Amino acid sequence: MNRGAVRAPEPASSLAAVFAPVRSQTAFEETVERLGTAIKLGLLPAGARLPAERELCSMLGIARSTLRQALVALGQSGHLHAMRGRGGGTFVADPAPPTSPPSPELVAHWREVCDERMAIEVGIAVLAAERARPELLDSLDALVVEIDGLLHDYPAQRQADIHLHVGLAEATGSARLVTAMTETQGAMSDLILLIPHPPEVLASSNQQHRRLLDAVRRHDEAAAAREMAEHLRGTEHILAGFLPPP
Amino acid sequence: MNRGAVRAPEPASSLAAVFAPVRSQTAFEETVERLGTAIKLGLLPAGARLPAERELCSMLGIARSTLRQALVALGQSGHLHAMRGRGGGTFVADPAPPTSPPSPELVAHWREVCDERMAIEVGIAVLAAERARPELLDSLDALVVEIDGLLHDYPAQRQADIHLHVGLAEATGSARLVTAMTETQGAMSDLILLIPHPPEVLASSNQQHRRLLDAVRRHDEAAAAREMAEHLRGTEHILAGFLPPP
DNA sequence: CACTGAAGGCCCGATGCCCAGACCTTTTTC
DNA sequence: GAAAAAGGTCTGGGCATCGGGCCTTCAGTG
Repeated sequence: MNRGAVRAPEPASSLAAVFAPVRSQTAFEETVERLGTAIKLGLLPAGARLPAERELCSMLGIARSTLRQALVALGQSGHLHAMRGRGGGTFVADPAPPTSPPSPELVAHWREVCDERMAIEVGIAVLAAERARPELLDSLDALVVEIDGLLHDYPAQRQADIHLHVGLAEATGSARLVTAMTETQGAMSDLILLIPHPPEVLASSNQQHRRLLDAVRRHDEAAAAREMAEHLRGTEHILAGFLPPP
Repeated sequence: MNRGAVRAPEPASSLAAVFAPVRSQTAFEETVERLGTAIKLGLLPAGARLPAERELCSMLGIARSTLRQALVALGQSGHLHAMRGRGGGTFVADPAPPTSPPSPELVAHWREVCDERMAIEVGIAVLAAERARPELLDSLDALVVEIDGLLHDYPAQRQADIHLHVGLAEATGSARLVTAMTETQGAMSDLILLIPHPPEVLASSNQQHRRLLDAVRRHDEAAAAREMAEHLRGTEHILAGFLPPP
């Protein structure tokens, strides 16, 4: 009988990926993460009303009691509040609760998070350059103009920035990429809160947005990839100054 | 009280991503998927021996009984077989079991799968161009030469192709990207089995590998992104001829 | 003013996944 | 023949989740 590693052994790293711990998130955790991220990113704006619990739980494919656990958790952390009775519902807190500091393990692995974001965003830029429709790009251009007017209102500026990036993801037409984007943006924005954002930096970052959208409009994949990479590297360099080295 | 959507409403699509069903895979399912994919991709080559159950379950962070469910399932599908007694263990089946046809829903969403692969692989190409080390690139070059010699042995060629792409992912130094790669490659390879691969196509695909590695070696991100995008689009065009339109 | 409908709040039993561990059986090696 | 190393089996319990049913609150309506 044929025993042991009869073929060329794999490099240790790829097997490490195979045998890495399986992290099975519970439905409850995943729901808290999803809704919490959407709120923090402003996809669910302050004051917005969520679908009714009975409706939402069927949308999410979970039992109502599980959904309620998540809603209660987000209520206790101050992100949601509920109103009973007819015309009531669950609403996104307005104003938003004070932001909590990022978890230590997120800070410890910040480079990995940045890498993942780099990969996904660059990929999205290329796909968007292949197929973005002009009318969608027009609305993204409008966002760039809006950001220029918000250089001194950082929270609002950050929201618009996120909408711009998510909008580009939507331009690819792939729901899974939009989900991947929101996930990585959620992790990133906790980190981004840690660093200062002087108006000059924001302005130059927005110039990069302009060049990126230009490249996308020209269907120039290579330029779109380069602009996006440069844009994200800007944030990375600033983070590197404020966070521990790997 | 402040009710309803008081801010600008979101586009329907991004909220669809927020309220999409949560898919909480069980630990058992995730384990079957992980190991099954690693076997199908050849990361665990035929005849290879897995770590002992007691060791493997602690690596994966699951109970031994749960791991055994997965091993039994993979045994019944013919991918693994176990040998008892000292010096025994769990081995990858050699020869490999007959390949099963891809699931209908995978075929139905094949475009989304391709999009996700495109995004991740292009992102990896850019990151690799930024930081790949020459000695690793040398080993990838060797793989390209090897593939040129395997144009008439499709299964072996496919294995080497996968190793090349995974190797590039490893060059980024990000474990999460390697995992993302193996996941999407797992889905893709079920699709790729459906289509013919004449040697001329394989040869030209390998020329694209050459150009891609050249670009990476030159640290030319934009070219790497373009070459990778073109490379993957080749497969997509062939798939489009054999699979239903979206 | 009472009624009704729509919404959140609460509770309970059933189910199934998963864990932790003890113990058994087989096989090789010393 | 004993020890060691591996897979195979069993059990009990914890806990997340489901699936409902029922209660409470409150705006609107007749």
